[in-house]
Amino acid sequence: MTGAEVDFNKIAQKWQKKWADSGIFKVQEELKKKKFYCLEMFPYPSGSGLHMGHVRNYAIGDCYARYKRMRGFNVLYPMGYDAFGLPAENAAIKNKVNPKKWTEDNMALMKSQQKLLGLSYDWDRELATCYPEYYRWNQWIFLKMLEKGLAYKKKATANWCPSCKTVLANEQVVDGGCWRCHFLVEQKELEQWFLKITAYADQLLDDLGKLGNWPERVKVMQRNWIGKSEGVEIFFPVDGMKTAIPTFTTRPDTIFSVTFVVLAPEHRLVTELARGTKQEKEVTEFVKSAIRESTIDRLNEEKEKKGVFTGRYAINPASKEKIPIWVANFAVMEYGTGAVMCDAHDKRDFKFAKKYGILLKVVIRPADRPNFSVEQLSEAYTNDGIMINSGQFNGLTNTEALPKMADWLVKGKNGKKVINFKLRDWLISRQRYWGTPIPVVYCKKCGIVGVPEKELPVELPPPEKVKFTGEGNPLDSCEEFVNVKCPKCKANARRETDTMDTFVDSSWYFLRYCSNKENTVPFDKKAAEYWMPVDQYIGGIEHAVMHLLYARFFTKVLRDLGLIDADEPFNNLLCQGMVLKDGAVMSKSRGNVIDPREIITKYGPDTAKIFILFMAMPEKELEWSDKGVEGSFRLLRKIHSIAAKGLNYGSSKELSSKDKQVLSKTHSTIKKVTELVEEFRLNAAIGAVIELVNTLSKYSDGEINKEVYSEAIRNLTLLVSPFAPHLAEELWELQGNKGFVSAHQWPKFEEEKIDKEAEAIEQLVHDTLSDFETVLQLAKIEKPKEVVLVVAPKWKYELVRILKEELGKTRDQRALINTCLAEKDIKPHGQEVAKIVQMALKDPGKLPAVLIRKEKELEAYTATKETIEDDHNCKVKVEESERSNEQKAKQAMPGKPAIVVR
RNA sequence: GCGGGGGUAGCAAAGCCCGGCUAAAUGCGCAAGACUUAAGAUCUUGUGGGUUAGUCCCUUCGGGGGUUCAAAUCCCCUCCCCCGCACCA
Repeated sequence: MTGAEVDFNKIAQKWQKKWADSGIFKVQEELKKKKFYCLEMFPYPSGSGLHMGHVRNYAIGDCYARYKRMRGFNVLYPMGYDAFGLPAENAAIKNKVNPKKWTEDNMALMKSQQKLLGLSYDWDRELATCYPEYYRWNQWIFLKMLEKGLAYKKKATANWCPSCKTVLANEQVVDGGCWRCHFLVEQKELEQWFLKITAYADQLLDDLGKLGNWPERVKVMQRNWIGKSEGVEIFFPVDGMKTAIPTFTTRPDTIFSVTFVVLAPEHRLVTELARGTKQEKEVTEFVKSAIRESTIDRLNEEKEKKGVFTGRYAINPASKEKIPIWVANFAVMEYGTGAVMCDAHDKRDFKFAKKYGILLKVVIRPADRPNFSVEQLSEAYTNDGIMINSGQFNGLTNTEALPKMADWLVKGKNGKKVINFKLRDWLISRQRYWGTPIPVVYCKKCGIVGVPEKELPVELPPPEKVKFTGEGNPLDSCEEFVNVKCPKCKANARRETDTMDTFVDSSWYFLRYCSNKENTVPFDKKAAEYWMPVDQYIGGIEHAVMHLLYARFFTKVLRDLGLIDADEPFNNLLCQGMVLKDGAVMSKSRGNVIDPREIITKYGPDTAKIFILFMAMPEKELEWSDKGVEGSFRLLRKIHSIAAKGLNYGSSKELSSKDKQVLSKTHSTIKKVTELVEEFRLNAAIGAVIELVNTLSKYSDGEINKEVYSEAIRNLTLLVSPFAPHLAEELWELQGNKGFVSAHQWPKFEEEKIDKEAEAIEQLVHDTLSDFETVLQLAKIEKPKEVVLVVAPKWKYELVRILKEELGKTRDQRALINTCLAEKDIKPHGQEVAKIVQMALKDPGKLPAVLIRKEKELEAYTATKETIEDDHNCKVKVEESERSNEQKAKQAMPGKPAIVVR
């Protein structure tokens, strides 16, 4: 490279300062302007600062926010910190540091790195969830929910992580382990606070359909998590007892097949049923071991299905048969009623029955097998079919029978229709210090009393006053926090010492950004109405269920409280892919971590962003490549050199075809990049920019038209701006522009300057039309034996077809043309053909004969002997002799394509 | 098992929705050339196979079949990979 090296970091610093000083990324609600809310999932300020995943997240968000800004949107693009959480507290215990200080240091570190990247955030809207200004509104919302009965306390078996020493929500148990530390989760009977997310189960499910552009898999995951299934609860009276066992089924059509009932080991009826039977001891033993194993075995792939007979029988309400009641480990208490009706049309039931020699009975047969019985089966028949052995329902298909049988069961008071969800209420109590205190007080007289609104926030006591022993709930150790007066009766009372799950913090932070200084309500309604919903949310797939489901839930609750209008918080969601190195996720233990700081220091922030955006589609995994980073760096240097060269370069004169081509490329690139960015195909967008850069690079080596070149680089600068904003600003300034390119309007492509190629094709088609007419005339006069088109083989076929239609009215001629077709093995190709056909259909009298686009190809075709040149300069040859070989025909002749008529 | 997403040149990655400008963007790698004392950097060209002075031909988008004048692109079957959920009754 000639000239001095460009110092990209210096450029970056210069513009970051200018941006900050001018405040161009600050926004206010402007009703006249169309808003765009671009949001990235806010980070947890961990000790190690930003990792590549963050950088990718922000690179995507920043690029899109900048693009939208240039498109004239009023863009809200904020950043904040999810600052409560365990690592701070663990660090506090381990290193005797103040969790607040620890968190603040990390936030400062993170922020400095974000600043280094030159992200276009409105930093005035920054927030951190660990400050009372923020978490008091967690408490406020909690109290509202308490009032509405959406927050409640109950004793329940909860997931307990022995490592984190706290309970976990169901969503936070991943593969039987804690979502943070992967420690095996235990079950503990505890009194805990819950949020009634189940009250919104239906809405959360239905409204998935209302969402804009969300990845399908995220919607599916949520759908599965909510797990709605409609079915019937069928009651099985216990023989000889006054009780009945309710079972849940989605397949009431199999009721006549039910030959046994299975209870979960935890089912409350188990002991009662077994009492006094011969099997009592065996049952007790089994239940004990099953419960002990259940937690551990949850991880086992193929757990053996085990069970014991309780010694009791139930009555099948349909067949009135006496059927045995079993206890088995495959029935889970958490789902349905904890009791399962079992039959021959379920794989698992079938296997279990075979193992223990329980009678089976089929009620559905395949349509083509009239003599169907259990004896023929080695595994369950689970397909649809025709009902048998089912009384009045025999002969129907099972799909027809299902609703009828459900109604019949309900009518006979043997069952009721129910809708079952897998979704459980959200357990938010955490036995930890570094979180939002749950704002309630326990009074001996008044019971659970919410802290009055005016006393909010319930502030965390400073850590010096709390003992971090690693055992028990830390806040319990702080007497002055715990001992309070009852807000109602003023008697001595105790404060709740559990804190809230940090997912509460992140369930509404996007609303707080709308008015982060507000101190009378969680957020200003007007502001929220203006900005919400988030137009584009960007973050990792790991939050597919937890955060994204909770945030949706909160939004609906806040809506019902009349605080906002939006039903859904995030209209469009993009889940960016992971950043990999050597095929694996970057992690300290693998030792394959690349620190973003290294890259930024070495190449500058623009290179880091361009690389990360260019290497893969945003939602796909990105394999880190040092060479690729070099490539991105080279690109920026190249852009700098060609754009810097453009100043007062070249001369003004009439446009040559080369100039026109460059102009066309410029505008088609604007068009392409715009479309690609709109669709988030940022990698392809950069590819298109590179194409233009390559074109301009070549162009700049030759004769240059000043206007064309400056128009090109001006647009290039604008196009590059969302991807490499610092460089773009620098170039913009070099080109003598006032103001920021970041604030400039996105370029508009000028259609008339594009598609010169296509225009040329149009012209050719036009010209050829008349040529072909001549050929047709000629062909009629000469009555040729064969018509041979010497054209690019790509297009022969279609032309032959047209000729066939026009000339081949008689059998002979058609035969001739067919021969030609077969022998030449013609393969038509190209959109032009389509155009020709369309024209031919529109105006059959004007059939174009030949279409050749490339000049080279035009030269290739020649007529040999008596060349007839018509008015339109079309070479047409009439040949009596043997078919000339193609070589002959291909002798040099510049000009129009030739048509040989024999 | 259920559900979701994939399989494109040495590698990565576009193209597929909306079939034809596609032997397939772009980057990396590789090769040749220019510049240089040299290296690096930079630039140019090439990079499925075979051929020509210019060119043209053949074969390719996991495998098989179909639709069409025309398929990486649409339809059907099949193989393989990844990811979620999973004793869900």
